[in-house]
Amino acid sequence: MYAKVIVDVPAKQTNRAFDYMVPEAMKDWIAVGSRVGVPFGPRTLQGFVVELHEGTELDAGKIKSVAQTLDLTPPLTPELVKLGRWMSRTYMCHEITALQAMIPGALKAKYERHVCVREPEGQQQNTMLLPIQHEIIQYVRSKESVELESLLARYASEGVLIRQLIDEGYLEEMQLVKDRMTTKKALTVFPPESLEQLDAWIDELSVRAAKQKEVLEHFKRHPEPIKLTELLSELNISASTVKGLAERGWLRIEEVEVQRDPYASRTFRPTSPLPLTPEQQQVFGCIRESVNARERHVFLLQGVTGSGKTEVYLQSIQSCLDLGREAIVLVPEISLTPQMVERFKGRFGNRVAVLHSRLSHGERYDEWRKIVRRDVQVVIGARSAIFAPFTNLGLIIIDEEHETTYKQEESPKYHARDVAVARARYHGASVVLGSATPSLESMYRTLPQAKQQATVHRPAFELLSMPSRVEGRPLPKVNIIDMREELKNGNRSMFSRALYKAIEERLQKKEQTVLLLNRRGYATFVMCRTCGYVADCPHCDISLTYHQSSKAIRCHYCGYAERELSVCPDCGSEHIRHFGTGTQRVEEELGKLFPGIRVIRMDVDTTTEKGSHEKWLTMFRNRQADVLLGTQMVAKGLDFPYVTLVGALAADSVLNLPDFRSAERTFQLLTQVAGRAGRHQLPGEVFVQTYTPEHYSIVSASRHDYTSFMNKEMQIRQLHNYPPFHRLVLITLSHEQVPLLLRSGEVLASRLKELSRSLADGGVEMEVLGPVASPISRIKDRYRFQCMIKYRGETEIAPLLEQAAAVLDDAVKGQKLTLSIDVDPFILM
DNA sequence: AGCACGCCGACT
DNA sequence: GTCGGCGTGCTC
Repeated sequence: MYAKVIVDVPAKQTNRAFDYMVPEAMKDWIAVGSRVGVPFGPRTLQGFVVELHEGTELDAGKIKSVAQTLDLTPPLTPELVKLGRWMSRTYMCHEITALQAMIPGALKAKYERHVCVREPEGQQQNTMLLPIQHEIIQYVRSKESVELESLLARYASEGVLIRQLIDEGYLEEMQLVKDRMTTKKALTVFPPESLEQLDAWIDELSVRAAKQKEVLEHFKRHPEPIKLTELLSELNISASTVKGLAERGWLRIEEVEVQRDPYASRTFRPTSPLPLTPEQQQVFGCIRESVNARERHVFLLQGVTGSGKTEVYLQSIQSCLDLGREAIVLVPEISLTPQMVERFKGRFGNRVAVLHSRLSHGERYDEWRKIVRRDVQVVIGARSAIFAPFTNLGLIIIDEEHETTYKQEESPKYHARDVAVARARYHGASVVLGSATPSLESMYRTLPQAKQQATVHRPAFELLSMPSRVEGRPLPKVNIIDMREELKNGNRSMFSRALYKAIEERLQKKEQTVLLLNRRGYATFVMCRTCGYVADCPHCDISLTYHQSSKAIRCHYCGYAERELSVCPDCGSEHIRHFGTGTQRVEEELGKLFPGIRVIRMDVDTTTEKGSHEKWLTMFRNRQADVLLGTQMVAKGLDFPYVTLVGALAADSVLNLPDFRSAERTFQLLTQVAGRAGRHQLPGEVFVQTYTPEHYSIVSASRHDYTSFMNKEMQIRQLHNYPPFHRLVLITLSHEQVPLLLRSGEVLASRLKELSRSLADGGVEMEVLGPVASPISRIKDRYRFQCMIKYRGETEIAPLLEQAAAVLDDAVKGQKLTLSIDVDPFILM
């Protein structure tokens, strides 16, 4: 048997399968999706089996054998292997990169070099060796095999001599592929088969063996296996006590794989399905029918904030599980809060695995193992949970589908929404995209014009809507405050008079306030107020950001760091300070305006620590603070009963970003944050402070009017050939030298333009823009230029990109140019 | 990505 | 005449 293997070398030339012979003994352990160690050139690499065949076209002399199998069960399914191929074509990435993205980081290969002693045929050459070399050989022989690293560490100064031993054949070098992380094992104590014997043994023990008796008594009360450490602490005994019993053969101590269950210590109150409103019922009915009939619908569920989308998700998942099928739920990382997890755990108990980035490598791996071992049928997680290795998917839900976090910014630059649709197609599963403010891309696909252009790869979406809040609660009233008027009236503070009064009122009534300060970006930069000096990264065209925890300023592109500045390096002034989120300033001002006010500030400075996010939100929920002040992160999915006031302090800060999606983002952010108010018994009120009160994104958000916003925004996008009417591909070139980059950029663009002209003859509309310097024109000492391709949305993208890629390879060949392709980019830098 | 093979300048 | 520069090409 022969295996086609994709090896762990993300390079153009190795971006294809290599054939290996499968040794007879491994046949039963290798399947499509298996991870294997294979010899590749001079070394051993990790790879994935993507095909199995009886024969091969390759010369027998050329073929090598698989060296290792790395898992008992393949980490990937044949479907995921196929998906990897699809991703590599769709997003122009190496196939190995796509496959690696599907498994937890714990399984990333670790390459270890081992040495063992090779017994020489004759002893005569040994006389040539130094005493230390004999010692080394003895050491290795005593250990059978030693990791090269540790050997080199042990004999730190004899590196050359060790090398010589290997070169002359005294020691043999082997390469092994290992997991970065293995399953966690714990010593576990097992009671005897028959518990009746316990009494007899207790009598048999000497009176002095009180502790041992206690152990046996414990198993009389709790006859289930228990972790040794737990037993020890529970009975306050030492390990030797238990070992003594094990030596008599009365108890067994074994290593057992334990799950690092991050939620093990918590109990979840089971919840039962809530009665649905007619609106919810209708939507639920559609989804259930589709799952039942394997109709592969993609539903776009537009439900206003507080319309009860989550309950619809829960019941849809339940009916999917009832059919014996599995479900994936994606939520933005930031809203994967304990409350959210609680809701799913409460409903589905231990049938749910939770995957998010706050888990340690090991915890994440164990959650993922639950899926592989079929212990769970539901996965809730952030973007990468879309790759959960289920084999019988019935339903994929993407909550807050408009969120940009679903787009991965590193290679593979996939969008979880597209991957969801591709996986659902394979499984005959349904997809539900939920949002109060659907992305224009998704909404477009529900429109009649897009439906006509739909293909199997880009199906039309079906719109479901839930326009009212549960229990008929009204949406909060939104007041737009024109900050230009405030200024004219001499109010130079960051609080308008109306907002000031509203906060004052909330303090009196003991209700809570959420304040949003969505400053441009989220970084704090460092500037001298005397001369205007800004601390920049010496390697990147970007300002350094201040990190309160480490008292350092660093570049978040290359990691360059220097100590916090106390004087300006340019002019020597001491008036140097950290600008940026400005939340600190708002906090200070709140303290001045409302003495005694309790403020929780959530921004990069206060939430970097693990679990801090959770801590602040719990405090706020327990009404230990009057105001929750933060950046975007306070806008998402939070649900607090006593919040009756929401203020957006600088509504247009996102609007002014040079990005065609800035109006959409502004609308979404304002709508989301407004939705935080008055979700329970108390009615809510929202204040939006802005310098552009007439802008349609702000006006529409204030009226909770998605439709008029969308209509206006669609017009603008169509006018400028932007998504969703056209699709974009961003190509970024980088090189250390500008002149060469400029020349290559020109060549690239002209070749692309040629291509677009030839495609135009075939009726494909494609426009090439650039080359221009990237907005961030240098990263890690490499300059960056970019080209943008715009093409009609209905054009099938993969073959077109393949042609473009061929052109690019040609144009770029031989130079140390790096080329990055981003399909459907979100960040245009 | 590594690593070997291979073809042209400054040294014994 | 050789040592070594890193350009080109291969890895089943």
